[in-house]
Amino acid sequence: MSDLLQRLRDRGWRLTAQRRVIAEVLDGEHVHYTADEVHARAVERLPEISRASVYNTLGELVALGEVMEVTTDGRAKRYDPNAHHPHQHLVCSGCGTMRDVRLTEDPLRALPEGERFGFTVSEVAVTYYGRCPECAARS
Amino acid sequence: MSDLLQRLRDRGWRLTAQRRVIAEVLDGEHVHYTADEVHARAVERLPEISRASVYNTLGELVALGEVMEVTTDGRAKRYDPNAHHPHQHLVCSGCGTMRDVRLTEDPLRALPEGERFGFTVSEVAVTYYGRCPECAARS
DNA sequence: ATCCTATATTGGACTAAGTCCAAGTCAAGA
DNA sequence: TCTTGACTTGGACTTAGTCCAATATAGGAT
Repeated sequence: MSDLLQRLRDRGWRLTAQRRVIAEVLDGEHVHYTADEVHARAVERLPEISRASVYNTLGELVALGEVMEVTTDGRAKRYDPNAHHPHQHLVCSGCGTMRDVRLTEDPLRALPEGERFGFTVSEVAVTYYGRCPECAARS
Repeated sequence: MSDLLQRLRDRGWRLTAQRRVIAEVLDGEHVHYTADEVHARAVERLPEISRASVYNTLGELVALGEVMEVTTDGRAKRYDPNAHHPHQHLVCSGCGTMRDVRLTEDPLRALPEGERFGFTVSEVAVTYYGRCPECAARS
């Protein structure tokens, strides 16, 4: 985590209180927050931090490849700090909660040569949808 | 196309001018329009049609499984009328071309019980990324 | 053919997510 | 400690979409 801050400083980032707090919020989470959720958690540590700064900083982290931006269903984007390890996502269609999952098979194998149309396929994103225990209980 | 209208009538749909025009717009072209694009084209044939009706009708068509809702990078949703059988997408990371592909395995099987975290998983979206022949040749 | 009513449509107000900007603040190099 | 350009801020603005009460109408009943 301070690895992250170090990498950013090495790239010429000015290290402000706001940026440090946002990096702390993102650190080590296996559930992915929306920008507003990041803001809500950042406010607990730095009450005057603005939404604009959260958007700015998240955008910069994405541009630097430190954080992955994930969009589902036209809901709010979510920010995945685990950008350096390939993984898939599980999303609750009730509340939008998102978490990382690992698969037993390489999904690239499910796309046969005859369905590749000459593409050189290099990546695959898999997103599972369902209801989380809380939303399943509520309905 | 009149197949579509017939299927809808069989399911108890009341066939209004608005719904007919929206179905015609979706049937016409092979691109995937946003709701606003559908509305713009519908207005050419039925000037007084409202945005609300377009949203309502598209939502109903999606719920009935006649149209597939596709989200791209957090922008407006797009509506894919060619959703007769569930399919996946292959996207060129160079030019953005998107085409439909079919898989040999059910990707739901690749998610083990221990990675479901109590969710009742019902659906999965798979998107492959690569370079199409044209972009591969160009780079 | 006309009536009836559940269903569909409408405009406009409202919400959610995010962008943009001018003015003020501050990290860190000199 | 000074300076300055990068950073932050609140608020106005935009885009995409939802919600609602009032109104209109498709299509079965008579």
